[in-house]
Amino acid sequence: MVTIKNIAEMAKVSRTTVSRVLNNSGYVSEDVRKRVEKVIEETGYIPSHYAKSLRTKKTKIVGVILPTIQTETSSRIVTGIGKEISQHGYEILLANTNLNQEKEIEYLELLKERRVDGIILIATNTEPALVEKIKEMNIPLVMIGQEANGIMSVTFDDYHAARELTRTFIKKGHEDIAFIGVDETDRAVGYRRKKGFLDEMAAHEINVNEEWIQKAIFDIDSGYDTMEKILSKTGAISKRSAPTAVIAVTDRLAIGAINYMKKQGIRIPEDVAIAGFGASEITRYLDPPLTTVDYHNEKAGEEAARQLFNRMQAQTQEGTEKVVLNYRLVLRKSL
Amino acid sequence: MVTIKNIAEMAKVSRTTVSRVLNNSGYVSEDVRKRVEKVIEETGYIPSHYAKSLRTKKTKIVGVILPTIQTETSSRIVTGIGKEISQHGYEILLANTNLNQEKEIEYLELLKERRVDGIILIATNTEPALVEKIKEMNIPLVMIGQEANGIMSVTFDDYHAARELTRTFIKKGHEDIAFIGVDETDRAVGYRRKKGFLDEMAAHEINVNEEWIQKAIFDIDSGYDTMEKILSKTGAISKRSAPTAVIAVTDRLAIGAINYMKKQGIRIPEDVAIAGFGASEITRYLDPPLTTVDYHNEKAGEEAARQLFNRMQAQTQEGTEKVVLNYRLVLRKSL
DNA sequence: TTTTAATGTGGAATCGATTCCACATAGCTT
DNA sequence: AAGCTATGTGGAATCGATTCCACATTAAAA
Repeated sequence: MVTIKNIAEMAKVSRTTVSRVLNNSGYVSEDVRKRVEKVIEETGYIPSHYAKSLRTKKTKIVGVILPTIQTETSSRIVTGIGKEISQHGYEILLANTNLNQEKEIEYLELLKERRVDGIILIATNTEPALVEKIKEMNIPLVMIGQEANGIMSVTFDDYHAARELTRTFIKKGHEDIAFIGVDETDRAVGYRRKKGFLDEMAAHEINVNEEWIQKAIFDIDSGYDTMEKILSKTGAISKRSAPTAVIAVTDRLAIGAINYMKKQGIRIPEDVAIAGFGASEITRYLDPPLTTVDYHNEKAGEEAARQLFNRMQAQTQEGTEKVVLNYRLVLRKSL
Repeated sequence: MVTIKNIAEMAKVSRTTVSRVLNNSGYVSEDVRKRVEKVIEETGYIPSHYAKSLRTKKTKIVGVILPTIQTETSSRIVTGIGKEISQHGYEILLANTNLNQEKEIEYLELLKERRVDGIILIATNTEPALVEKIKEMNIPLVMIGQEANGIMSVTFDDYHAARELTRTFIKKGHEDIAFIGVDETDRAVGYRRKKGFLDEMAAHEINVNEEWIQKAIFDIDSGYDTMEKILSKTGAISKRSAPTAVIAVTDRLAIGAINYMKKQGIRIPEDVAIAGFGASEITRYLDPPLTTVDYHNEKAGEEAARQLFNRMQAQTQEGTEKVVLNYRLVLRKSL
């Protein structure tokens, strides 16, 4: 591999001068510049970025830790991050935990070893061990999707989205609303969306049937199973024996639920209305099209990258910006 | 940031010795090892990977160039690559072209600048300029999804998959089959899948209606529009005025086509049978579930990584392994 | 007891860039 | 003519690791 030294010798100048033409800095006469450029051209020389990093202490790499890339949310966020950082000559080093929570901490260390200039963490939890680790890392880091004390974050307004969505159901006359949630260790998806739902119901003084509030895991089949479970609970509390509406905390859960209901001959939205969260592409094309909440994931990625750059440039590491992105209700025929 | 020099001083040994305990190489007495480890522990020292790279000439990074990460195909492949390479202590540097073909070449240079040990290219085309560039790069590279002379590749057996799928339609009694393809500069998806279809039709001596062979772009709406176009061509050649079956080269195109047909009151599969390619998750849950071709994308990513490692270890850069992965027909109710 | 081998440690060069200085030359001001 | 300033170039240190080699010491073999 040809190095700056080779170029210097071939062009009969010093490495200093080659570096100058490379970086367009300092004084270089037109003659010399031409000569050096010619040699670079001929040899196809490409300077080593990490040798440069060693000197400049900047890798121009942002580490991205994510639970899986196989969801639209993640891939949109990554796209957003990529768009923003590539404008600054940065690249993404990918750290995919494949839903293995312990790996989050492992990858933090690994990214430190790689000396990334900053980290964006698409978070699924806010376990104390993780939060602790982040704080002692001393590398600019922005968390997406979850928030924690003393950590910069870009989050979605899950609480208000859930409230507004619930309100919309209520306005359409629904009172017997079932809820398919997920584990509350996921503060954003599990806890806040549920709290939004419950608070809005309470604000309208509507009793909720506890048996219709179920917990699923993050996949379509689980939505199917959970819907079956809900419909098996004949309404001991409610006057009706079945809900007239269902809110699922993700689109996939909603899709699973719809599938179960269709199989049972339940019509949507005539018999049961339903909505999800996430605005995944397919929701537009379902039959009926699914009402959902769009979180502008790509923007979230961009915004996180912007926040990260702010922090990276800041002399101080103090202060923790937290931005909460707004959402958009996408009302479709399923409601 | 604490360096190996600091550790050496604090532990009152040389950098050489610290390096030895770090890499578990050479002789180090138990006393000294303990002392050094203690200092490392106390300071939280993490060696700089790129300083190491400078010396060892190995970055332990694989660059992945892809057209978009927002398809299941890409994200599955990336997952597969990640699984395989992380076992060897490698990481992924992501280069997302966002469907901008020119950026493929740009990114090749950028990855060279980053001195990645190898590159995996999820390819959409085999333009001469690209192929040329790859060859002059002199970095181990494996292409996924497309193949070209002199370049290592992992491809899907698009041709035979298309033939077998077509055969299945024919066996079910279909002769008037429409085909929704894409541009043939995409050799794999555009050209081979179409050729497989045509050859199988020819093998059964079935005439194809040229007007029912249409070209779309890669999204759901395009599938919708193209289906509309096909159905607007009343059969001047065929004895029927409409096809009894449709093969779409991607699941998304199939979904779009289904949506159009449903809107027209066409029943699937009673009036028109349909199939796609890709086995995207949602196809299982569509109504009716969609017949499709599963290409084991994650395995493809793993295999590409394995091929890449073989090449990276090989002393020679000669020979170009090409592996063709097999496929699996997923027969569902839409056919 | 002398050789030889195994064990243990450090000095210094090296990887490929950047950057601080020192120094040289030329053209302008006073 | 002397002093400045702008321009142009290179030497050498530096970034943080690895690794070759030299050199001790100790233990085992002859």
